[in-house]
Amino acid sequence: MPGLTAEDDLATVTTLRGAIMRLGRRLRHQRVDCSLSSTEMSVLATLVRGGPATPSELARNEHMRPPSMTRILTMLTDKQLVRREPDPRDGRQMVVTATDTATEILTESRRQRDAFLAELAGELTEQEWAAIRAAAPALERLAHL
Amino acid sequence: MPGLTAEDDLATVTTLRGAIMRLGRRLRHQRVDCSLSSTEMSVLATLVRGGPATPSELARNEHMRPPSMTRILTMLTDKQLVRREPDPRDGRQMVVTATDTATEILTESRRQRDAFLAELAGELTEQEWAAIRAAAPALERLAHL
DNA sequence: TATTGTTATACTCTATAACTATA
DNA sequence: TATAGTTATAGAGTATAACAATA
Repeated sequence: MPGLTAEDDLATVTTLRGAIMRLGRRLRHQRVDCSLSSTEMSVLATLVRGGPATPSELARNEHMRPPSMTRILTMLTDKQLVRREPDPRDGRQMVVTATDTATEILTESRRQRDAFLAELAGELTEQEWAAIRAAAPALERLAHL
Repeated sequence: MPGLTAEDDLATVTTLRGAIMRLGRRLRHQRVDCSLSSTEMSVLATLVRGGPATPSELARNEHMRPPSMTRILTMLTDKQLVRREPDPRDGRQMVVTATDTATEILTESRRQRDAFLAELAGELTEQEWAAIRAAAPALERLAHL
């Protein structure tokens, strides 16, 4: 679909952008545990989803500088949410791993956001929800392009 | 639609949340003018969309404390993006208004985000885009519930 | 006395520069 | 010498507490 120039399509794009940004902001504010900063949560999510990683990789992923990531990892280590171990293959590197506690917190966080969204969705009509359900796979693919 | 307990619906909610948060994050990073902070942009957007407002109203809207908003407004005033004038009705209050320059910046910012989203959408199939187009009004309503 | 906005001050998060250890 | 990680220090952004002006 390499066009998207029709008046109608452009209007859809604008509507979609507005809805996504507003919903995204509201979901972001649904914090499960306010003792963790937004970046700390994001780092944990990366580790839980993608498995162990080095501090440099995590810094790149968060668009942060290595020293800032060091500080984040120190705090997460103190809270027993990650482990830092030396890489046996390369003595310069460290390997960061999420603990079971971190996984549980992430799961709970997702659950809470789902509950918030489900409560909103409960206010929609059958037809509206059916349209969203039909579009969900396409939205997921759009997000990962 | 006061149910939303079916297995199928819960899966849709999870998919939808993931897609929205990911797309929201990517759209947020599409910055038009890096000389304005995220909060400054948000305040301008509120003023341009909703018209003049008092500092307290803006602080509540951004989930910020009044002193922090004072600082934001001072910087925006210095940059000639807002005007602060005393409320003729209540001598304690101020009325903050966005300037034409601010409106232009916001318009350009939206245009750029729309272009980014349209480029992504161009990679979808006809069927996928049709599904999203059909769901757009429902998503908009969901975002404003 | 309550409310609006501001000033003064402190804390959190991130960046840059400099240092240590390993490749 | 180049790279990974850390330490030291500085700069944004926001919060709390205290204050001035008006209702």
